[in-house]
Order: sequence, then structure tokens, then C-alpha cells
Amino acid sequence: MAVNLDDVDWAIIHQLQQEARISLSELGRRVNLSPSATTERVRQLEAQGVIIGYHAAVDLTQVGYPVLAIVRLKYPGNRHQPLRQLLDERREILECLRTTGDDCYTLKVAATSMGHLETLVDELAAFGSTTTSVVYNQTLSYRGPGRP
Amino acid sequence: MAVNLDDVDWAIIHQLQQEARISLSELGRRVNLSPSATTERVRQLEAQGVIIGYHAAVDLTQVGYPVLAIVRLKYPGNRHQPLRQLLDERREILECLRTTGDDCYTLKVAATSMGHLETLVDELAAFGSTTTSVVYNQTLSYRGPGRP
DNA sequence: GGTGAAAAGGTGCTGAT
DNA sequence: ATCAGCACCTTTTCACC
Repeated sequence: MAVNLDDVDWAIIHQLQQEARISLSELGRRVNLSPSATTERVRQLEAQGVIIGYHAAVDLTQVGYPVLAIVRLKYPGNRHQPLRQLLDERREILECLRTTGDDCYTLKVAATSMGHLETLVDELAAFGSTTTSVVYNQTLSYRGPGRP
Repeated sequence: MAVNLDDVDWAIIHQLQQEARISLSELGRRVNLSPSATTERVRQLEAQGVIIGYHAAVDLTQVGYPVLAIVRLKYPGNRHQPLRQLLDERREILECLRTTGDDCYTLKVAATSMGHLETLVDELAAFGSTTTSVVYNQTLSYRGPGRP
């Protein structure tokens, strides 16, 4: 389900991945398009579901979550509803990927302290065996995919 | 290094995490603040390093990367320079976390095909032994942390 | 932090290429 | 599909309370 994207589309995507809050006029200047054409392009990209949102990124430490961890979860059975519910309740779980392999889920979790992390892991352990790795640092600053 | 954030700050963060492209006036309306006060708050949050950026999110499949995988890397030794270089070159590597535990690095990788993924894993395997899990689906839509 | 003004800039039309 | 020009409106910014 891929869409054909030309150079201009990619230029727009590239700019908005880096600075999502620039105006459409400024965006047009950067990709050499008039404001109206830029508006149309962005509307198209949004309508096609290529661009699916614009998000502010925050420093987790600054907002009170100095501990970041990856928890892998071995989840026996196929009743996923209870886990879904925990994901809804626990905003500390930032990301949840269902994967192939022994560990069915890989979660990214933000915690206020090691004690808090322990609590979260305990809650997850109710679903299956967990493997937790604390993150030293985010080696890469945010970026999206480039042109294939 | 945490900053004191009040309810209004959190309301602003919450809104911008969901819709980063709204105007400062609209933001002010949503958090019951005047436009000027809103502008000042956002400026502060940016200056303090609480908000560190605004990014457009794209549908990886739509832009030509239908394969998403998590690669864990066991990296012997401490010469991290060569890996850094690969991270710079390969925009397919979306995220790289250095962690405690046996697997020193956990990477999130986007690929155009399984063949492409194989190439990427081979490149990473030059640094150490790898464990690759292909992602079935992203169980959670994007969200940031909530108030602690 | 709020309010009011002025200025700037962005947006959204139109018709034409 | 894009552009240019224009009218309209919003947003921003500054003064001051």
C-alpha cells in the first residue's frame, strides 16, 4: 500500500519531520513551491495517510521520567485483551511492538524512578516472563525515514 | 534535571504532543490562556529544553518501508565510533538505544523488503552478534508521557 | 498573566497557464 | 497541477495595566 511520492513530496516530508510547526508559506519557500501549491500537497499527504500526525517531542528527564527501559515480554496464549487494557491505563508505556520470535512484545517504558520501573515490570510480569534492559542513552536524535 | 511544571504546562505539553501544528492562539483557547501568555509558556518550555522538537509522523508502509524490525546487538569492546558512522549513513535505522544487559544496543530499523532487511542486519552483524525480530504491528499509536 | 492596539504574515480564493 | 495576485482573516508582537 505504498504511494508514489515525487521529490517535492519527499522534500516536504523531510522538512516536516524536522520542524513540524513551520507555516505552509515557510514550507513552500523551503521546497520552492507557492503557498497554495504547498497547502495542496500537504493536504494530499495527510488525506492519503502518508503524514499521520504532528507531535511535540519532550525531554523525558525534564518532565520527570529519568528512567527509560525496554521490556520484552514472552506472552503465552492469545488473549491479548488484558494487555491492551494495561496499555490504555499506563501512559508510562510509550510504545508497544508485537514481534516475531520468542518475545512476543517489545515495550518502551518511561519511569520516574527505579522503584517505579519495578512496579511497571511487575505489572507486566503478570502476563508472562519479562526481560528488562535499562537505557543508558538515546544514541540517535529523532529522525524519520529517508527516501528509499 | 527535572523542571517544575504546573497544570497549564502539562496541558500545553499534552496538546502539542497530539497536534503540534495548531496555532498559539488555538492552543491558548484549549488551555484557557491568553495568546500572549501561551506564547510565553511555550517559549519557556522550549528554552528550558522541555520541548525539544516538533515532528511529523509518517506511515512507514505508505512511504515505502513496509518492514519494521527490532535488532538487538551484542557489541563486544568499547570502540563505538564505527557503529556511530553506520548510524549516520543508514537512515533506515530509526532509533538506537544503548542499554544494560547482554545486548548492548537495541535498534529499530525500517526496510523496504525482507531482502533489504537482510542487508541491514548483515551490516550490523559486522559489529557483533544480532537478534532480529520483525514487527507484526505497532500496537500503540503515538503518545508521549503523561503527568507523573 | 491579561488586554488592547497595530503590524505582519498566513490562508484561501480567483483566473490563467 | 501550479502559479500569481489579491482580499480577508488570523496570528503575532508590543505597549501598558
